[in-house]
Amino acid sequence: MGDSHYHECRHPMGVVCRRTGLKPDLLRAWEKRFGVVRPVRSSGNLRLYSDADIEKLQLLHRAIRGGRRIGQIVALTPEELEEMVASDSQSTASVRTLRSRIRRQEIEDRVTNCLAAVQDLDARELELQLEGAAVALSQPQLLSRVVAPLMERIGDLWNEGSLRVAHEHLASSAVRSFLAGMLSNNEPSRGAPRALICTPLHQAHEMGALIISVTAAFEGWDVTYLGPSLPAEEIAAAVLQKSPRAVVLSIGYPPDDPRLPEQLRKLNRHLEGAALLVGGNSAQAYGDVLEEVGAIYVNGISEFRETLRNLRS
Amino acid sequence: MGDSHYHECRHPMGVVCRRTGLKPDLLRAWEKRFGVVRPVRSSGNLRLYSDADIEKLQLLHRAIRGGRRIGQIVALTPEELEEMVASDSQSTASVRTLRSRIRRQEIEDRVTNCLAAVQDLDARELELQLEGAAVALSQPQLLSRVVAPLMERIGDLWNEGSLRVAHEHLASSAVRSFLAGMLSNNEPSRGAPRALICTPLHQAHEMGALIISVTAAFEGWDVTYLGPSLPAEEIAAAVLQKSPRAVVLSIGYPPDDPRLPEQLRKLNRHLEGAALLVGGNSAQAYGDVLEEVGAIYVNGISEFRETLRNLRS
DNA sequence: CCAATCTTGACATTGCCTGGACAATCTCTC
DNA sequence: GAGAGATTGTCCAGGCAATGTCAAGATTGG
Repeated sequence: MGDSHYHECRHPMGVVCRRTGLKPDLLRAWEKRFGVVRPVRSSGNLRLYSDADIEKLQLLHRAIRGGRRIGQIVALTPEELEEMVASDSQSTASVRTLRSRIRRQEIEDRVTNCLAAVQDLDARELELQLEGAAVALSQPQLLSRVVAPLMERIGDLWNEGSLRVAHEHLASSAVRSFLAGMLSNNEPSRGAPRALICTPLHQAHEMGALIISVTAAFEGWDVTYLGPSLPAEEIAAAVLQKSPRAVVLSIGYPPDDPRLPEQLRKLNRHLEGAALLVGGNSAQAYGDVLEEVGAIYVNGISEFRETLRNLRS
Repeated sequence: MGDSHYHECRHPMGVVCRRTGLKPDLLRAWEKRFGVVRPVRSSGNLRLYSDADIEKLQLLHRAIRGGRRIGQIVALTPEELEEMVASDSQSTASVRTLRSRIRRQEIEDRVTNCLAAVQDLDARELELQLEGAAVALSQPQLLSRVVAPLMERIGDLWNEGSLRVAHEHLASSAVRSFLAGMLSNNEPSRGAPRALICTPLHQAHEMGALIISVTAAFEGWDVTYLGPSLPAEEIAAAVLQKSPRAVVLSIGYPPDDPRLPEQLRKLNRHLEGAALLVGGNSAQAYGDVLEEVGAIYVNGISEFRETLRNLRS
């Protein structure tokens, strides 16, 4: 369903904990001791956090993970926090852009700028644009409004011959490392459910799988990303080793691989109780097999997010 | 010089240790014995180090790794330290053999730890290990002693069947994003010579190319990394667009692709004056063609570095 | 009614502090 | 080249404050 309205939506404790990886007790302790955030109260005295609150808490969490002490950083501005987190994670500090309020046009521009960078074969600029977008946009928006459209348009341009392979490679490489960075920035909390994410054999395009990985990580899952084109036996072995609650496959291209059904059946025999989720542009094309093996088909990111939440309990 | 930043953010012990690779006890000992740095104290009497402190400590650490003794160098100015560190890294093998034995063991451990993380399918731990290695080792050593051996051993284990594809993928993914991070942390100076780096068609392994890219970037080149398995026409198009001074190909596997010579010849016709460097495990196998097209064969990282320096002038 | 959340007040853990001891290593002298 | 003495990295005990976690009982929401 279409989330992301422009008014301030307020979130209860549970959501905040899932998205920040912080425990309820800790949130309350911070609030009492330092007044980190001032959530509004509902009629029944429940805390209701704003998006900004959540962002701040995420930042704090990352900073703490980088070795900071909460007492030293509660007073800092978001900009300072941003910079601090950046310099903690990368040993070489580089100043980041300041956050700004965005409108739809700006998002459009981001994608355009990214495309321009790709056409110039300018990986650095592309990365800068992505970083900028990451600060300005919330995580779900970043993925669904910038990264996904960008890769889609690149795919289109490539198909119609306006872009060369070199451009596509460069873009994939940059976006991939960017997403991988987001992935490792998210520390799963203890006891978080595990998800194993990859692309089945002969499915070479890993963008979708990466986007999914970031989404799941953001939902508080402990994600292990296994890469593209993985044979069923390999996935099975990984299942055995990690005992995930869910195995997620991304199927983007091709939509008509005759070998895929066999892979799915094989995998299905070794799921060990894990749920099997399948998504991606071409997933529908394999609808029959999916049903046969009892896989859950997820259509789009928000449905995926929804499904993850259900699976948690 | 070093005018202070707008906000002096102060770092607690933990952060300093992670950024410098020095242990807490040692920091305190240095402070007590020599007054190396004078961290401010927080209200709770915790040490708070400045950015300058950290820089100084990093320098000292590197000088010590170069075989100096702390007592000899505490009094030096930052400039003298810089110079000393630089000259030490040149004349490694000459005098100090004892150090190298200890270091070797330590480096060996790092690789082992990384391997263990890979076997656990623990991307986060792998990344932590790499980060740790990055602060402990100089950049060239990091690449040639840790990253390269790591990937090599993973390749071996994979071939002999001890590792599954999933492990290899996870490792590649983590190492790749780590290297890509190093690459983007290096801002090229204005007027830096350009290098185009990639893997020729049907050469799927990009680790070597990435290592090379980081090396070149570190040598002050403006690197455009184009990704793996690039057709000659694509490289040619990129050459046209970027006018690089050098095109670098990494050839790792396979060593006997009959289609490769044709690719090289084709590429050779569109170099536009750029030098063509070729390296990698299997490059020698194509020696004849390389000679035919006037490519420079580089054997190993240090020779590559050498060649880059010559090309500059 | 169950699950989530609230408040309060302890409790456990962690990180860091001081001071001092110790062992390994280097350096200098004989 | 063998010790004496200085240098240097590491470790421990005892303690404090900051921080994270838990328990108990009350309240709310679906």
